[in-house]
Order: sequence, then structure tokens, then C-alpha cells
Amino acid sequence: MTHVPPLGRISENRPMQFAPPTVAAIRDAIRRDIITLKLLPGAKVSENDLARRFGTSRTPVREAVLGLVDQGLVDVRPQRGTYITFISLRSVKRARFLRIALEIAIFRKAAEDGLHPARLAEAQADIDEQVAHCDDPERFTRADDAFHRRFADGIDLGDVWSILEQEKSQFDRLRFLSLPNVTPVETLIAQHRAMLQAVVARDPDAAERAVNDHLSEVLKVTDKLAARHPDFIVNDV
Amino acid sequence: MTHVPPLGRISENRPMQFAPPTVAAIRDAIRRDIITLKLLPGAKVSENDLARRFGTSRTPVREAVLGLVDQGLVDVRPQRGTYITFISLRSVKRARFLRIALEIAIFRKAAEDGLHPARLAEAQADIDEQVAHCDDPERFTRADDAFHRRFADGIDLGDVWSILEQEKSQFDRLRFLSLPNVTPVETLIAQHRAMLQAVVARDPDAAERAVNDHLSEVLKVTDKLAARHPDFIVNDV
DNA sequence: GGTCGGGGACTAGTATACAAGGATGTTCAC
DNA sequence: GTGAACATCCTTGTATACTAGTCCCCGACC
Repeated sequence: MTHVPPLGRISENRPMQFAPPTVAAIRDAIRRDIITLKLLPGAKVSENDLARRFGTSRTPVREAVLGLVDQGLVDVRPQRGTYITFISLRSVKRARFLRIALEIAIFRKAAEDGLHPARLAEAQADIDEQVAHCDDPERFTRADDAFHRRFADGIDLGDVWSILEQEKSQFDRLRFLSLPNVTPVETLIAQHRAMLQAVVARDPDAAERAVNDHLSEVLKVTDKLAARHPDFIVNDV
Repeated sequence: MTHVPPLGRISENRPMQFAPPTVAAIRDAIRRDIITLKLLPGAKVSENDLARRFGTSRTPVREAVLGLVDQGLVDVRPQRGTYITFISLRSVKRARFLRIALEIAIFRKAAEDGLHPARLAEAQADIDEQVAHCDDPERFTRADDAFHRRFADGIDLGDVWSILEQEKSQFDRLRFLSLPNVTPVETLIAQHRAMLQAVVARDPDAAERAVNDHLSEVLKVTDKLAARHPDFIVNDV
């Protein structure tokens, strides 16, 4: 549980243009704590405690928590309490299925329609970033996510990534159980290069193969992790 | 705007087992009104009015509305009002992209792993239902949805359909602009049969082709509709 | 007649109060 | 010593009150 200084009415910091950042800020803060396992699965959280922690009333906290319920990260049981959900192996498998299906479609479309050169350059920059920080797991992960996201944003269909974001949190928790990743970063970077190259070459089939290889590699870790951390994981398959 | 009799504290009707059905009930009711275009795009709704309509306080209504914000169905502007979103052509295209990608993956997996015979029988029953009520658009649509959902539920990955459900509402509104559908129901039913048969035959490639044919047929209507109803649609592509 | 300003009637955002049910610990009976 | 009943505390769910910002109309003034 991280200590968070009271938000102190963000409205004073930000110009409060259109939306209240309060709820979103609280939701993201809690979400981050859950994904980084500062809030462990099964832990009980209290809306009152959170309200005190963030220096607001229960109302914004409650709205934030409800958002996390939709994401399957917390489970609120009336008159009992609010609990961090255990990592459901079935949910992880579902997220994996979804991610592979979607990313294949994304890269196929990117390879078919072509991507704006600027986007391609950004993707290349992401790879360079990965090379530069291959020893720093956190920065590597960030560049990794940026790379994937780049294509989702590039195919000009609006916010496709947000769909994945929501599901991704399910196995992002798993990923935090064992940083650094088991797969050598050189392999990952090589796979990223193959994915980018397939899009540049406008070859949808090659893109699909590359994505499939990559995600199979990345996601097969889940099984090992699930076996190693039975205390956080409910095996419901 | 439908008149809805006050919920009168659903807790009395339902056993109030675990969750409060109040918020969910309100959310679904509003959602239905939006999708069926009883609440037109651009219309202003007031949390106070809704609260009066449902016979509750603002709190549950507000929580329900926030859920609809996540689904992109309403837009709440602080201190101004809550408005039904216009149908965003980009969102529709995104939903279409997502649905094709996911359903292809679902049917491929169903064809690869095979489906429980009971599920296959249910899918067949759904088709029979479609044949029986091909003149009743509403019942046909229900059986249509049930058919598609059957496979999403059948691949044993948890609630995959809910992802689609959320996106589907975007062009469900479009669909309601012109019921009955333009594509003859005989064609749809034949396509459904092809999809089911491919799964039964355990032929993933055939399944993919069948799904692609079907969804391309169903979803291509959107372009025509978008051109015909410019008042409800914002062309942001 | 046109324009600017002020006030009232909305809006959503937040805080607080209350209600209802579960968990837990203590106490009393056996 | 053990077990059951009860009281208290704590939980979330809901209702209500209050705050702050926006819109719009109406009147006054130019």
C-alpha cells in the first residue's frame, strides 16, 4: 500500500477544463497499486480508508472503485467489504486470447493499408529505446508497450488500444510477479523488428506470423508463473 | 423516452443475494432506450429527471450513467448536462473492426477445439428459431444475437462476449435506424448455417471464411445508413 | 432598436448523513 | 472449558444537502 499525499483538490492545479480529474486520478492510482502488486490479491480495501488516503469524500472513491470492478480488478461485496480480486487464470487466458486476436488484426490492417511514415519512424524509435534500456526492466517495458500501442493508434480507428489496456491489466499483474522477464530481451527485440519490417514491407501474412510468434513467446510465461505463485492465483479453468 | 414505473426498491422482488441490482437495472434500462433510439443522439438527459423516473436518488442513477460513459453512449459535461452521444462513424468502424477480428478468432478456436455437442445443438436451435420468426424483426434479432453469443460462450474462456457487447451497442443504434434489415433473412440464415457447419466439421479456415462473409454482409449496411441519417451521425473519419 | 449585464434556474461534482446487513468479540449459561 | 446469543463495530448502498459553474432570459441602459 503506497502512501499517497492528498490530492488536495486537483481542480486547483489543473485548469479543470471539462472533466473532473479527481475520479480518474484516484482510479488510476489504485489501478497502478493493484497491477504493481502493492495491493496484493485478496487484500481488503475500505472505501473509507481510500477516501482518507486521497483526502476526498467517499463519493469519488466509490466511483473510482466501481470502474475497477468493471475491469475485474476489485470485487465489492455489499455489507462485507471491497477486495482485490485474485488473478483468475481463466481471465488471463481470455485476455491472452483477446490480445492475440486483436493484435493480429491490427498488424494485418497496418500491413494492408500501410502506416504513416511518421508512425513507422516512431515505432523504430521505440525499438531503439528498447535496445538502449534493455537492462532496465521498467523502461524496457514502457518502450515495449509503446511499440505495441503505436500500431493500434496508427490504423486510424480511434482508441483501439483502450480495449486491450483493460484486459491487459489482468496479466500485467502476472508480469509483475517476475520481473525481469524470462524471455531474453534480444529475442523480444528481434521479434519487434520482424513485426515492424512486415508492416513496412506491406506483407499481412508475414505480419500475422510475426505477431503470433511474438505473443506466443511473451504469453506462454503465464503458465509457469501460475504454477509458481498459487497463493495469488485461482486456477478456474 | 419511455415511461418506466418506479423500480420500488428491487430488493423486494429479487432476493438481493450479492449485488445491488438497482444500478445495473437502471443502466440497462437507459442503455436500451439509447440503443432503441427512444433517446435520440444529442438529447439531453438530466440525472435528476432519471432519478425521479426510476424512483431512486441521484446516486444510483449517477453510477449507472458513469457506466454508460465508459461505453461511449453518453457524454457528461460538468455543470452543463448529460447528453446522448451522436453516433460516431469512427466508433462504428472501430466496433466493426473489433467484432470481425474477435469473432473470427472465436470461430477459429471453436472449430479447432471443437464445441460441446450440447452447445452445437443450441446453436442449431437458434437457427431454427430464426427460421421460425424470420418475419418478426425483434425476435429474429434476438435469435441472431443468441446464435453469435453461443460460440463466444462455448469456447470456455469466460465472458468473451461482454467485450463485444460493449462495442456492439455502437452500431446496434445504427441498426435500429432501419429495421428490418436490408439483407434478406434467407441469406443471413444460410450464412449462419455455413458457420455452424464449419465448426461441426472442425474446419477453422472454412469457419473464418464463413464469419468473414457473414459479418461483411451484415456490417456493410452501415455505410448506407450513415449516408441516410446525417442528423444522428457525426462523420469523424 | 440593439447591446450589455445581472439574476435566477438549471447542471453535475462533492460531501455528509443515514440505513441495512455482516463479522467479530465478549459475555453468560451450561 | 465450551458453545451460543448478543452487542458493537464496520462494511457498502442509498439518500440528501451543499457547492460551483453554465446557460438563458429579461431588463436596463446606450
